[in-house]
Amino acid sequence: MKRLILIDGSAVAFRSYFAFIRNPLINSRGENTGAVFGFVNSLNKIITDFNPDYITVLFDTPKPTFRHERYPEYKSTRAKAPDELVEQLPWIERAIEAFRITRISIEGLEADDLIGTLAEKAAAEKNLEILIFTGDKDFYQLVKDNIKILNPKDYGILDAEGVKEKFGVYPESVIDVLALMGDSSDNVPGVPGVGPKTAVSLVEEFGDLNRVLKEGPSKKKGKLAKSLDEYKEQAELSRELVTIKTDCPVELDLEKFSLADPDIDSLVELYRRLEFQSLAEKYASRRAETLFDSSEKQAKADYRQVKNLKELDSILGKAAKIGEIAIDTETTSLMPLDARLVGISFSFEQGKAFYIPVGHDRGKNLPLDEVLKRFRKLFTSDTGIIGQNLKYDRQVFKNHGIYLNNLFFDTMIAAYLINPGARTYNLDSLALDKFNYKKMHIDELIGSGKKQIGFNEVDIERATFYACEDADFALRLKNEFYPEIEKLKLKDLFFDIEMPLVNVLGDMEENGVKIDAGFLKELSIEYGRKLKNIEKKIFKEVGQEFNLNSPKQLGEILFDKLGLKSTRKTAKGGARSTSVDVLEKLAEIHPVPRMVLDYRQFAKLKSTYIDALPEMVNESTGRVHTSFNQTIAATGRLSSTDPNLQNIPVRTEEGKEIRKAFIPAGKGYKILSADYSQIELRIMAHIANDKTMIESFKKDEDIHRRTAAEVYGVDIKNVTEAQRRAAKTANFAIIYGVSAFGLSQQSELSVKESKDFIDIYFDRYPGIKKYMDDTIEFARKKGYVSTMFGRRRYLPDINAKSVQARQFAERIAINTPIQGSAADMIKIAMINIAKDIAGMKSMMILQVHDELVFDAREDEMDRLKKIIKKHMEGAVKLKVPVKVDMGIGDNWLEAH
DNA sequence: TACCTCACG
DNA sequence: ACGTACGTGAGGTAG
Repeated sequence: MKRLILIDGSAVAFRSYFAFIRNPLINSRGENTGAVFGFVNSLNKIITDFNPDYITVLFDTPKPTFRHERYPEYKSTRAKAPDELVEQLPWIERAIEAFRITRISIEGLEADDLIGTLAEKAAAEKNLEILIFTGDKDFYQLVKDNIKILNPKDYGILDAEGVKEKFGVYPESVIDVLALMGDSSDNVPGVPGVGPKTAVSLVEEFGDLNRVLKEGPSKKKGKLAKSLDEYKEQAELSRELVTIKTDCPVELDLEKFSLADPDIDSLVELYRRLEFQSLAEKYASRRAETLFDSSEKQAKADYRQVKNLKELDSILGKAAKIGEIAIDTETTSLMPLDARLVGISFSFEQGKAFYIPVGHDRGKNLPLDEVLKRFRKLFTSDTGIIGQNLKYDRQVFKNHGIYLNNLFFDTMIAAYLINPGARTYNLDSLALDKFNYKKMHIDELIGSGKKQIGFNEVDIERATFYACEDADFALRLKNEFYPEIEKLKLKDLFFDIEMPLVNVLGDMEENGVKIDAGFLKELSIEYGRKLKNIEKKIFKEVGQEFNLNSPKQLGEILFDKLGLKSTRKTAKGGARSTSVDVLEKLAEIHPVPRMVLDYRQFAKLKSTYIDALPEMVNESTGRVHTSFNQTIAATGRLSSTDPNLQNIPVRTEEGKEIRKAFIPAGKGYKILSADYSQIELRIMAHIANDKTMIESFKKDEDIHRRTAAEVYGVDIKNVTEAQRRAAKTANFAIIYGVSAFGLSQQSELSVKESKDFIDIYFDRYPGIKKYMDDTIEFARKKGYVSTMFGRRRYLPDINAKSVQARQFAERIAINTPIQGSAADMIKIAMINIAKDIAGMKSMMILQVHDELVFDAREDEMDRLKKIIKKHMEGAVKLKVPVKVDMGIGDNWLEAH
């Protein structure tokens, strides 16, 4: 017995859309995708669970049908399909096409009638079972021996007995029952006062509709009898409307309906476009051979272990001739400072890669010294090195005394520049994304969690495949990304800024920073005591103990027990917020919130910094080595992790104490801090080309004071402190993409005052206003914004329907060129400084967005200061002067 | 793991 | 009517 499945496509689309109405599925471009997602999932389930031999999808068309002609009110009560659904229909069409499923719709005919016709025609065939995928009870009328309903709700199959059980009558009586009861969703009138129960009992009693209408009025009593008499014609009309046609001009072409293998490429392309990652992954191949097209010579990937030094010499000789080589290192640790080589893989021809085991516990390793000797030669030649996250491999080789100076192409950074908004840039995701290739996962080799083993414990053979894949795909990705980098005009940014920066950041991480652990220990005791005291006071005041670190419990105490009024909900969970601004307000009327604020401050400082930092000191260097991440921030900024040294406290007296723990390397050293003054405002003045702001910077005025003078219309000498404060906040607000509400929240101004302030601000700085309008306009047209150095950021929501989403995108559009250009600028400075201090003992150790921190030798101080000033101020020529402040001290606090 | 809160520029 | 400043990372609780 073969099986044909007929799908009511319009109904499935509707169902899928409404399934996501509460939690819409929206991709990064702001597109609603729930209906498509639901639709393809339904198709997948139908195909895998019900294994049809033939399948087709039928759709309604918007044109009126014979039912409308017969009865103009037909379906007139139905709301028109929401735009969000209509927009998805073309995608659903494409999905069906990719599934290689025939899709049928005929103007003037409903999907119901097409299905009815095909079902009846198919029912005449021998050995064919027909399943109709629909939730519409109208179709029950079609059910017979070999026609059944497949219910989308539970994927149950309904036969004639099932119809009887569910609907009360057998299929042959379904039309009569429907005619009597009507259908409110299609606006089929039926007989007033007759619902499903009465309709079924009438048909059971009299046999069919004709007899119900003929005998009902006399045999039944009261209202019902009257209704049956009065609405006889309406019932007969309803019968016509609910009867599914089985004689439409549509051909049953089983050959066309034969289930085919889906067009995987199109399907995956569609899934990727709509961002259905899990669906896309299902089809990802595991086999490298699928990547070769027929023109390539080899049949499959050639991943080989290098067996001896002679072989290595000959292979590396080839690499040297080609001039570019992709490499990857396998090591004993993810921490670069502790990592020792276990193996090296490399590739200089797509699909071909080699692995050199040097530190495996079992099997035949090549002698490390001899291998390194050969790589030292290669790496100090001008052979360009390609790899994924080269900062790491560079460090590993450095641990073995080899310096990788010609870092040519980091695939992770390239991917980041091409789209800085992506979630991750790990090699596995990139391979999946670009080649639809599922790499071997590291867990398959070393396990995960408690059972994890070191890479040195892995069998060489399995390690070979894994490591070669990495090198191979680094090379493939480079070939993929290089033209894209060129096309997007990112070459200079990539080759002149980001790639050279890898070396600088690598050195900074290796340098690390010295921490005075003893000092922090004392501070921990002191702050711990303070915490205990505050805690005791709070518990006494409240009359009970609770966990002060739990916002939930704190909320209950403040708002329920103490009866304070909740003013704001939290962002996601909708709980009552207990954040600083809420507690600040409450502190005006109750003593406890102030104590909580104090507690919070000390608790944060203690747990995040005072107690955590000493734990991060590396045993062998005695210093703290952060990671500077180059591919995280969408604006181009760096980020710092493990530990984050870019958010060390400085704004409060209690917090500042912590900076005293950041100390120079030793005797003869000082901490030197150099930071850009108002760099973002200067860049904004430059980009916006605003005359007034540029003039002010040229005169070296206090820019906030100047802003206050302009807005309040007073002489700069007469600006009050309050006026300056307001102006300062406003200047930041502008950089962030101003809103009157936002400014009022942040400042002492009311919303109205904020609005006025902003209006006058734009009036006084017309260039700034124009910059904002132009930038948003540019983003709307192009879909992205860029920095002074061409770094791009895409803004999928810039034309979104949702006001909230769109306005957010607009603020990003305004902020990113400013924040991003500042990031570009300090990166340039870092590269140039690093070059000039290369031979010196002083070290660059930290970057905090607009500040560079150095471990500075006192005997190099003058020279160092000159180098820093020259390169920071001279990194980029702006229409305003660039100003750098420098300070020196025995710790980071003093250096400010 | 998600959420809340808060540290920095 | 609605939610509201840009960019990050980390520690704590609670499920």
